[in-house]
Amino acid sequence: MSKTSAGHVYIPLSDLRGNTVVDIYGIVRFLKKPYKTRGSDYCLVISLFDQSMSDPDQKLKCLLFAKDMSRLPLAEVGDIIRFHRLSIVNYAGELQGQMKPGTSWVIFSPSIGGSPDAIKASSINYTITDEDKSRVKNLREWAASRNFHDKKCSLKEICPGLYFDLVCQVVSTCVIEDGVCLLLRVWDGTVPNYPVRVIDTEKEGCRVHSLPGLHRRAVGYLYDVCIFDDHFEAGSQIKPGQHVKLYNLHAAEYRNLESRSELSALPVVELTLHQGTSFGRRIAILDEQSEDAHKLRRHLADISPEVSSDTPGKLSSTGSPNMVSRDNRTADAGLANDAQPQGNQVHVSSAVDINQPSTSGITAKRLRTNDSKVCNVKNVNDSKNIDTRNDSHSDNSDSSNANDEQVSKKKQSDISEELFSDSRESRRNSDELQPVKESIVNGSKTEGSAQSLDDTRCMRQTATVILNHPNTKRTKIERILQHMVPYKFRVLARVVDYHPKPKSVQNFLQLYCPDCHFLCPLSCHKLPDSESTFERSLETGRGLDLPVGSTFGGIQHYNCPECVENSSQNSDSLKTPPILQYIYMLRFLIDDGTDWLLANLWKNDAVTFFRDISPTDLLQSKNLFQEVEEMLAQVCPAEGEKPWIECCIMSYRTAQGTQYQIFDTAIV
DNA sequence: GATTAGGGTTGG
Repeated sequence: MSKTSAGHVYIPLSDLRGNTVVDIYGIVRFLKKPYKTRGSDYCLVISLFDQSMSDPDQKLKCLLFAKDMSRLPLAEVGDIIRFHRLSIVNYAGELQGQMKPGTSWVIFSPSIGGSPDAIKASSINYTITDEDKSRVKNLREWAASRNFHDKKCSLKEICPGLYFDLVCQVVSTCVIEDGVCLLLRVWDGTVPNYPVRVIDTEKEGCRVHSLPGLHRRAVGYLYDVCIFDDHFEAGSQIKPGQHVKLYNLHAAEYRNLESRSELSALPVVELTLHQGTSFGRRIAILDEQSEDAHKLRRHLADISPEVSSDTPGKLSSTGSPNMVSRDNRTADAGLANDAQPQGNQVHVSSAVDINQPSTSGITAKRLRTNDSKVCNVKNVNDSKNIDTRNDSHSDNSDSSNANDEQVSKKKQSDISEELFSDSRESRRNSDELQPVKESIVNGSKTEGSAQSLDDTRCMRQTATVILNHPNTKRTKIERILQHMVPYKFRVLARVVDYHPKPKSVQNFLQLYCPDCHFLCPLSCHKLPDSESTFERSLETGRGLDLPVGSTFGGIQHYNCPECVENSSQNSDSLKTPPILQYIYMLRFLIDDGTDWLLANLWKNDAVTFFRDISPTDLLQSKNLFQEVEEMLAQVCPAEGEKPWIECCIMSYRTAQGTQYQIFDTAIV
């Protein structure tokens, strides 16, 4: 029954602050069933979200204690819950909701058109105003309109490190280790961008169960999934031919083989359903009438029509319009029990050759794809040290093409000053950036037949080329900024500015410790913030204020002062401290007319970029330093129109937020 | 009255 407003002000969950007591509404995203603590209470852990949370991973965790379980809000995922007088505290860097004496709660069902009344409440006396009803209605409709928990991904979309849900058909099964590891050989009718580890099922003791007819249909699309531990039992129930959904499958980067012998080689992924059930990890056998099963069946029938089991599949004919490059080095070879069609044409198209070694019974495959989605990366932690914000700012004189770009000097100067501040918000909100964007858009419009950045048919001369990834479509920066992280993209853009300018080798190169990631400019004479560790290490310094390790090739090398200090503290002084590496470390402001981003370029990626001229080359040859200088001027001339560049960009997260890094790109 | 516990991937 509606009552008058009780005067509560409900705070959006993203506006909450620590050490406050608030009234809130939220939708239950997660709930750990209540359990008896070792203290006197029951504990319920619950996570809430609402419309104010744009990031799908955002939530308010609530830790709720009560002497009596019935006093806890025993909701279900999806339910709407209202708290009055919930305490918000900081815990481990996050906000946490806690019940205190006086806290009350009310639970509503999530069903649209359902009763506006509560289904549970902490007290018999509660008030639901018209405003509350309207709020519940809005939340119900909002939640129904968005599929929050869907992490569904097809195989063509996977990238190393991704956790995703896979809807697929099981073609074969094989127990690898009883009770521990089960192999499911599956297909979803798509082909990954990455080579996928293949499990050897030819070895003794492997009994593969398969449907030969289905297997023939799926050849070229088959991928191996390993199901471990907790999920072995559920996996064992699966019969070949069944449609399943694997929740929280991990496209783990497979590291035990040297698949990246070249900079441009792609990482191999292995598809693994790890032990445990966190993040909803599980296997579900799909109801054949379910929407997921219907959709999958339709797609599989499109790409590889069902045929009677003794008729070779249509896919054996090459040149089919739907033909995908096939590679039956893959699962086929391993399926001793399956009759293999002979003569299915196998080839790897212009895709990347990953130089796969076949070791430990493992091969990897790489198939063609037309998909624009590329990949993400996992091991880019090194990059956390890319931060040139302490460096001197770029010089306005480098932006003297202001007139050409219809940008005033002042505006260019603002950009330069902000170039190494990562404050995207401040820049995005800056009206002064607009003319720059506009000028670039105009620039592209005046470029002969180039009507659009997406017009890949246009023969556009770029100042850089990318190495590899021929089948990857370009992504606009606007989209990159909105995309999940980490990920990799191919971009066509212009370099608006970069830093540092190669005024001297000293200001251009950095010293980097591969062990502890200590980093300092070559020109530095003091460590930042007068670190005492460094001050003490100066005693042995010569030339630069860093301890000299050795001199070879006519180049001074320095031991890492951080590691020297740490080893002396840990009485580990017998260990030779690592030698600092000379590295490039640059940052580019690139803009493609849709938006801009700051892209880091360093270490091997930078050597590739500068056509294999290494940092130490610059120390030894003035000509090579000049060559690098000229290359940069080519990519971002101080005067005149900036050329287009094409580059690979990977995004990754650091404590400072999302960063971007250039890789597999070289100046022409 | 304080305490309890503080969600949670990455081996294969």
